[in-house]
Amino acid sequence: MPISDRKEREKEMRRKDIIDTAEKLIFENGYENITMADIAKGSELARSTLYLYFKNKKEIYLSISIRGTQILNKMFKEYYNRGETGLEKVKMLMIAFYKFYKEYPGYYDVNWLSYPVAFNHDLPKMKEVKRMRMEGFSLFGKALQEGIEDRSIRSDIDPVKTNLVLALSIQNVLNLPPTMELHMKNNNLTHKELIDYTMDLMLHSLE
Amino acid sequence: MPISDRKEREKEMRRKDIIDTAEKLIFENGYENITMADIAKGSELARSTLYLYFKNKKEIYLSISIRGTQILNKMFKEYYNRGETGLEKVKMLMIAFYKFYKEYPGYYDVNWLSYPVAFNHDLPKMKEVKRMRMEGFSLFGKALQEGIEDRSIRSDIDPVKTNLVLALSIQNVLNLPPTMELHMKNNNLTHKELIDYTMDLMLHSLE
Amino acid sequence: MPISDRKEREKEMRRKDIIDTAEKLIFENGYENITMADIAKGSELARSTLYLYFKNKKEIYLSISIRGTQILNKMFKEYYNRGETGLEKVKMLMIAFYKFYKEYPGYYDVNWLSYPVAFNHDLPKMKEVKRMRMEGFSLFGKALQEGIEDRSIRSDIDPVKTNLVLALSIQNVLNLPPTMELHMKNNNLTHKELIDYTMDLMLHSLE
Amino acid sequence: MPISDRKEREKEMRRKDIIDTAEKLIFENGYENITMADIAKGSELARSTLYLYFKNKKEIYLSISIRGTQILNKMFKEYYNRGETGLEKVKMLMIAFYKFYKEYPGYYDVNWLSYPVAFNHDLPKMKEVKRMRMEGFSLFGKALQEGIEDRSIRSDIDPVKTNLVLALSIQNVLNLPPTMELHMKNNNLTHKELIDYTMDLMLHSLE
DNA sequence: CATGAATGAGCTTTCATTCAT
DNA sequence: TATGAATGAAAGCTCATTCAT
Repeated sequence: MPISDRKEREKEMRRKDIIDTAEKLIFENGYENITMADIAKGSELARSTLYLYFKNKKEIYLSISIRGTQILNKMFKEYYNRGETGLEKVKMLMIAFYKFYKEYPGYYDVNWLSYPVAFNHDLPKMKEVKRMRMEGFSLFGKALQEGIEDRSIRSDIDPVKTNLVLALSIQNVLNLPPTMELHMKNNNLTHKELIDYTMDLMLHSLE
Repeated sequence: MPISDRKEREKEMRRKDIIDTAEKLIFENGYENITMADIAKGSELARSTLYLYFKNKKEIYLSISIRGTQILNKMFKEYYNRGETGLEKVKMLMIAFYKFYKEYPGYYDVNWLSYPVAFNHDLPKMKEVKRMRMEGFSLFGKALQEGIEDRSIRSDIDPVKTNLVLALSIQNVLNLPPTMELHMKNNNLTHKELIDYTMDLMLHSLE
Repeated sequence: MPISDRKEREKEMRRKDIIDTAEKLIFENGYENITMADIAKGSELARSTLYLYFKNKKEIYLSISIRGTQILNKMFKEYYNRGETGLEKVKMLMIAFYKFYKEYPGYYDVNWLSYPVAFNHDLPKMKEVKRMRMEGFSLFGKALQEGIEDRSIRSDIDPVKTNLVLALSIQNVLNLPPTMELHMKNNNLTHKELIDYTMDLMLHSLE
Repeated sequence: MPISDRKEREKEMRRKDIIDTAEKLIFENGYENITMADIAKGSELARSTLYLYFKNKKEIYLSISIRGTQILNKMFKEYYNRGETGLEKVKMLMIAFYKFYKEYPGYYDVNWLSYPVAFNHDLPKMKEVKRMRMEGFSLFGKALQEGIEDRSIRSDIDPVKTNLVLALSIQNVLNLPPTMELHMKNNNLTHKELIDYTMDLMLHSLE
């Protein structure tokens, strides 16, 4: 193994350290409320050193977003394989999303907010993020297709549209706008109930 | 009419001027990309004068958000009354939302983004915004209730949950995350098609 | 007197304060060895405030240089008028320069070093500095002309060339390069002796 | 020949390479406008490697200055020997200086500016530079002495003072401050004319 | 010896917000 | 009320120099 590989690995590890630190701080305080100085301090580096690894603060943020998306995509794949029929696969994908939301709430928020933060700033990483997310969500479409073929799902649905509607629904029922959250609470409804209800609704409409 | 009233009116007008300016700028460039200096310049006031009318930049933003919500709520009410049966009212509410999205895209975005911008900053206005939005969205619940009573809607649905799911679905299909938008384009699907599909899906599930 | 005048005056005074501080610090420590933070601290202002008054550090430096040049030019004019004949005027100008060097050594150095510091940075102020210095030195030419006319100076000299040679000589004998200084000391010669010698030489060559 | 000698030679060659590169860059862009990174790149070394050969940036600069001084001194010696009488030797020395200025303008500037750059930084090299320059300039004194003895030069001049004045004059007429240059141009005078005039003036005053 | 990585000092700029009048 | 001036926090960047391997 040539030296350059070790160097490369070390560099990668340092990047990882920085993201680790930034992640922790952002999960706790939010992107707007932490500074590059905080990240530098947390990762025991000089402020200027951060700029050797990342173009700017937004790029650090996007790196966290990429991580989250990678985790989510991995869970999608894993759960996808757990389902036998197409319909089951759809259900599993929903469950995977829910698990991601519960187990990695920080990443969930970052994914959600990365658009306002990093959008319109032509960072190459933004493209990467979009591509990865699409890759993950397209599993819904694949499952629908399989479901139609194995007859676990109605054949008269449009897989493309349904893919979008499914993904949207689950994404949005997880990430409730505060108004909705308030409405929910006012009616003594738990978030879990609402999520289950939505999943059921979706699944029923496919059978 | 006491002087203080005139003063109050004048103050209100000045506030309006400022919001008008900020609105224009924000619709064109986005909240993050305009500065208090821009707003000041546009409204021909000094930067510091803005603070006589608004606590801070976020409050200006929220004021725009309130405007948008008022417009939306007005449209909701109007369309609500156009429907005869409960089901029709639900449909009309959806259409109202769509019209708002088409006719006031600026307000739509502001409403959508006001949470990340102004959340967690205990501005009294934030509460006001939440209350107003809930008021608007609760019309869905009212329509559902009526629909159950007049038998245009299945009686076995949970009006509270369904209210939430309906509102969420329509809200989110309008405001597609960029990933979804990309997915849509990749599959030669127009936004309008997706919106119609979602509306149909929702309405069918109620009959 | 309109308000804007008072404002203008106050602004000018603040500029003056900053230059005062910077001047003191630079005279004591040299341009390279002081920071904008030092100047800010010394003038009891925030670092960012300095940039409201000056484009950058170099511009502050040039402002000091302008001051020095103004003082020098004033002394030139004053001493010029003390001489009766053209020859005396030339002598007085030399003495003025020497006095400036003795009484304002800080300014003398700044004037001298302002070229390497601020040159090639197209600050409008640099042009101003050059113009002012030329104005001052051209008094030598005027005195020579007068001297030729009143016969205190040989008529066969070229006033333009001589102007330059005179100004150069006096300027450079004051601001000895370290090598020369060393040479001087090695030969038990004082700076004053060398200066007087040069002045005499110049004056004799004019008679 | 021991190994350490070869090592030493190689090290010396590497030093030479670095100075070559730095010289080229500095002649083109000026000391302030080039970076250690530029020099490193030009000499195909790492930035940090430069510090194995030179204490710091100033030392590189001084090394160039030494080179220039060596060339100048060599020219001084050569031209000194071309003159028969003392007066001729003085003239030749002036011509040597002028030739140096014309043929090695880069070195000329470096010599001139090396004081503000490297002064007050107790680099041993600075001493060396001073010593070498004094050595060169003292030839003027030697020539004057000879001239007095061979009667080509007036016997009533002070050789020490005159040495200084001569060296200063010629040095400064070559390296005109920008103000003087401007003054010259405004009066349609060429630099060459001014130089010749100064040389004549000096030589006449010695006869 | 050579290097890549890191450092730290400092300049510059932006901007929301506050202060003094 | 209105304002110009000032502030302070932070990002971003440059660069000479040092460190660890």
